[in-house]
Order: sequence, then C-alpha cells, then structure tokens
Amino acid sequence: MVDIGWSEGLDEAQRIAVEHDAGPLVVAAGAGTGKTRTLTARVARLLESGVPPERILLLTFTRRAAAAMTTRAAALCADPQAAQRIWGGTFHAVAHRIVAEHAQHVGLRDVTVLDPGDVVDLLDLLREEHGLVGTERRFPTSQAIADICSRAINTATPAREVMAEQFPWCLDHAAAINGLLRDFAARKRERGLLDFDDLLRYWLALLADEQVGARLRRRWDWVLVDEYQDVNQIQVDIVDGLCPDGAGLTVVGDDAQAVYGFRGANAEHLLEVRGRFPDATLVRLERNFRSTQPVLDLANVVRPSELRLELAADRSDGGSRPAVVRCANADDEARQVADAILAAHQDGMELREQAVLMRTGTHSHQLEIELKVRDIPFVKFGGIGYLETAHVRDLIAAFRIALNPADEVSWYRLLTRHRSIGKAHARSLAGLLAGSDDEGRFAEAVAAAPPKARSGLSATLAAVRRAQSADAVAGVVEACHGAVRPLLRVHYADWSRRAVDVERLAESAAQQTDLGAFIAETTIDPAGVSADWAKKPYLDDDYVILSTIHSAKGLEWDSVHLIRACDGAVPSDMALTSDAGLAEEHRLFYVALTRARDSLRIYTPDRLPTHPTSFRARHVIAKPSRFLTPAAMDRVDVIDASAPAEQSANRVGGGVPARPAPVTVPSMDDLFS
DNA sequence: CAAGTAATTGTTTTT
DNA sequence: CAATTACTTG
Repeated sequence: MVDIGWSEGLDEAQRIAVEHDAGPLVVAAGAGTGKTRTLTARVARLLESGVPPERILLLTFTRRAAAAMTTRAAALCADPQAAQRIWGGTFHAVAHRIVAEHAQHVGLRDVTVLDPGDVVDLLDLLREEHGLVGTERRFPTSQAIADICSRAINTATPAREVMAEQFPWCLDHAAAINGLLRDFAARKRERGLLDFDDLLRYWLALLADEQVGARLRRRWDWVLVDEYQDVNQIQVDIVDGLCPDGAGLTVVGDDAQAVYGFRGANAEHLLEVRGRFPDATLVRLERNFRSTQPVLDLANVVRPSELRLELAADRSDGGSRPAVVRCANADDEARQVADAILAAHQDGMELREQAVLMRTGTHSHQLEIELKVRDIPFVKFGGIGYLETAHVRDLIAAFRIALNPADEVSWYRLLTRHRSIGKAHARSLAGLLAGSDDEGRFAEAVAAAPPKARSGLSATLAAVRRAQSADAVAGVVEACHGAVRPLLRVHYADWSRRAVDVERLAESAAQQTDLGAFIAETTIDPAGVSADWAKKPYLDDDYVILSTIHSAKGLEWDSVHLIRACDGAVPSDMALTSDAGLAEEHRLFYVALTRARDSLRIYTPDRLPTHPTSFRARHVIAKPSRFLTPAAMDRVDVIDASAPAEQSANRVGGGVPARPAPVTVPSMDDLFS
C-alpha cells in the first residue's frame, strides 16, 4: 500500500464531499457516481486525520456493504488494522449489539432475536389463545397481522391507520387485531424476544433515555449512513437521536433508487434532511464512472427524480447501444440469455462479469434449467432461504432454548416436531416449559404430554438439559444437535436430506466462540451467512450471477441481462394498485439498467406462463414493459429473436420449437368397445 | 386432539 | 410442484 492515499483519483465533487468538515452533509449520488468510493475515502480521511476508528459509525444496507467499505478504507490507510475497529453494519445489526450490551437497562435478562417466521408462529400461538381461529369468521392471516404491526412500527403510524390505508380488508377486525398485537408485544417482552422491529425500537428507546442516550451519543463523533433513500421513519428517528444537531452526520443516497417503500421506507426522508438541518451542505455527484454513454442515454430517459441528477458519462470509450431482445416465450428467453452469456464468454468475458437480473426470484426458473442443461455455473442471490428451511430452523430453535429457556416460540416449534404433539399440546407445554425456571417443570411436562409422546419428549428434554449445563459452545451444539436429530426422522419424510443441512449448521455453529451472537447475526442477516456457505466451494470457479433487482442494488457488472421486462413482471402486477407502487417499480427498473457497465440487454418475451413453475400453466400474451416508452426505444437496438430465421444458427442444443405442432393421440375406443 | 389423505391454491421485493 | 388447508378417521 505505497502512497495510495484517500485522495487518489477523486473528482471535484467527490473531493468536496470527502474533505467536508463536521457540519451535516448530504451527498446526492446518482448511480455509478462513485458513492462507495467517496464514502470510503471520507472514512479513510477521518482515520488519517487521527479520528479513532471506534468513534465512527457506518450504517449500511447490508452487512456485505459494510464489510466491503471497511476493507477498502483499510486499504487507503497507513494503519489497515485500525479500520477494522469501525462500528459498521446494518441498522438492525448495530441495534442488536447496542441492545444486547444494554439488556439490563431495557429490563431484559436475555435478548433473543425472532426471525419473521418466528413472529408468525408466535402470533399463531397467541391467536389460538384469543380464540380467533374459527373457520366461520375468516380472520386475517398471522402473516398479514405481522405486516400491519411492522408497518405501524416502521412508519410510526397507528395500526388502525395502517389498516385503513394498506389493509382495508382487515378493518372489520381492527379491535381484535389491536388486542392481539398488544398481547404480542407483552409476550415478547416477558420472554425476552425481540423481532427485527423491536431491535430498532429498543435502540431508539435507549437513545431517548437521558443518561444512556447521552452516553451513546458521546460514543460516536461521526455517523455515516448509506442508501438513505431506503430508511424508514424509525431509522430517521434513530439517526436524529444519534446526531440531534447534525454534527458529524453524513447521509448518502439517490431518490431515484428508492425501492423499499414496501418496508416503510420513503425517499422523502433524504430530501427532508436539508429541511431538518438548514445548515446542511448538499453535494451532488453527477459524473458517472461506471457505464458507457449509450447505457446512460437510456438510463437518463428512464430516470425519475426530484433531485434531478442528470448523469454524464466519464467514460469516453464509446460502447454499443443497449438491446431490447424480443423472444417468443419464457423458454426462448432462457435460451437467448444463455446464448448471449456463452457468446460473451467465448469473447473472453468472465461469467462473473455477467449478471441476470429479475423482478422476483421465480422469474429465473426456466433460465436455471437452461443453465444447468448447458453446464453453465451460476449462483443465485436473494430469495433462497437456506436458513429459512424448516429443519434448519429446528436446530436454531434448540440453540435458542439452550440459551434462553423462556423462548416460548422455540419451545413451541421444537415440541410440534414430536410424534403425537400437535398445535394444541405444544401450546400448553410451551407455556409450561418457558414459563418458569422451576427444576421440576421438565418432569411435569412429560407427565402432561400424551402417553405416546412421552419417551420422545423426555429424550429431548434430557438433551436440552445437557445443552443448558454445557459450558463450551461445542458441547451446547452437540447436545442440541442430539435433541434435533431424532425429531427430523419423526417429522420429515425426506429426513436424510435434511439431516445433512442440519449437520452442516451444527459444524459451523460448533466453531463459534459466542453462540448467541452467531445465532443473532445469522437471524438478522441470513443472506450473508448462507452466501458464505453456499459460495465457498465455488469461490475459485467462474459463475454467472442471478439476482433479484433488489439484491443487486449497489452492485455492477460488465454485462447485465434484465429478463421479463414485461408488464406484470416489471412493473409487477402486484404493485399496480397504487401510484406509489408503480413509481417504485419505475425506480426499480432504473436500478436494473444502471447496474451495467458495458453491455445491457433487456428481454421481452411475447408470451409468459401464468404460473412460474407449473409446466401445465397456460401461456398468455405479455406486453413489453410500459417503462420501455417510445423515447426509451429510441435509445436501444431491437433484436427480434422470436423470428425463426435468426434462431437456430448459434444454438447449442438444437432448438425446441416455441409451439410444437399438435400431435394426434389415437383414440382408445377399440380398447373399450 | 393428532395423523393421514385429498384437494387446493398460489407466488414480489428483504432487514 | 410445493406447501398449506380441509376433511376424515383413529
């Protein structure tokens, strides 16, 4: 690291942002304008000027982003070790660290983080207690109730209002839902259970406390928040609590890339920072270092924005116009994408420099098959929930019980895995087991269980007892694994396949020094962990990235393929009910386009299956995305791949015709006459 | 009250 | 083609 300081290669606007002093700073950074580089350089500059790393708090959207930024900052510093001591991570991850550290201040003995699935389980459990399960009055699903609750918290809006605006069909049950949610909150508190929203609420509460808040504020002199267009009200309040007068605050964002409205985020928050802190400095980054001019020409036509950033390319190496590729149907689209990927690969472009983006995880179904058939390696980001599979969550539930015996949801989960224990028994037994520290409660529970369940249950409880008294992490893990292993057999038909996954998690957990932290981090950011597991073996391989547009945020590739650019997919038909929803889809489209450095291909199949996975699905006519306006189409080349003449030439596996000729099936009348 | 079988029904996006 | 959900039977 010789002589590559933080100031190397910055343009004028970036330099202003990097060198800016302690006053509040807003960096409006268009796509590809070196936002990460600027933020990183600013951190490096602070460190070089003698700021102790632990006095810097870097809030990012994913853990991966925080890690990338601290690593890059480290590379720019004289003391690379120092950067590792920066406080960095997502709002939720930092919240967990702070809340765990101050558990006693918020009246908790243990902090257990509930994942969204656990939240639904707990609501299910409570709603049975509330007698809200009858079939004759259809009550909203626990998932819907969880969504209402989350939205209320994240936007600081009463649940009743949330229902009126977003969930009108639930309004009839508003009183019952509110009662259930009050109980839900009370139960979580009693048991030391925090869901994702609680992490933020508790952090905010700590900041509001006179003494603790003052101490927390003194802890950091510099607070930098990335992707500020995607924060919600409670996160704004947290930032406010950290920097009440804006001193030392830097926020970076792009209102045209706000795509988390469904989670309560609102790009207005970015625009409001200057109203909140009139002395804030605004720096605009408008020079794009990422893409070629033809790609930007299209992006600028598509771009929706109030900050009115117009991107100008810094690159002068020309480049070709983006392509809109018309395809006959989804299978044809998959072949076209695979063809293009292989062709580029033949021309020397690594697979990892090519990405396929889609609106929803299921859109790549046909493509995944095509890639497998052709032996093209790929990794899919976003969507996949290794850690969300039932059996993996079973083992995590056992870990949680070992660490927090009051974790009623985990007890409930583990109990329902036993033979002869269903919802009803599990509910009462979970109450008993989680409700007291009494030594005799295990024996009591066995006695209270139905006879057929007793031997299994006592084996589980013995293992749990071993786990609770083990002092080394490996011992806890081993005991929990021992508890879960026989249950898999009982509960899942395909238990042997699942046992392998569970084994893997157990191995990984056994190596941890702090099991509680491992579980919490895994719960808060499962993508990071599962990606680590899933990708390690392939790391030196070359593979194509398949990603949802959401998960592609902040990333870039030489070549980008956007599939399913059809109305109903982009924009998603789920979003068409409101103007705000449509506007968000529009921004999402913009985010997708701006991921490309050199090559951008947008695929518009003429026909799409109604059901993504079923092959009996009807194929219906699809229209190209409404975002491909005439002005946009002026800036692309149209390739009509659905025309038969062009097809077969560069196809590898011979072509399957889009619509096979009808086959006459012989009548069976002669068999039955 | 749970297990097993049959029917149905769907599917954004994520910390 | 899952993965719930509804219904029947033990």
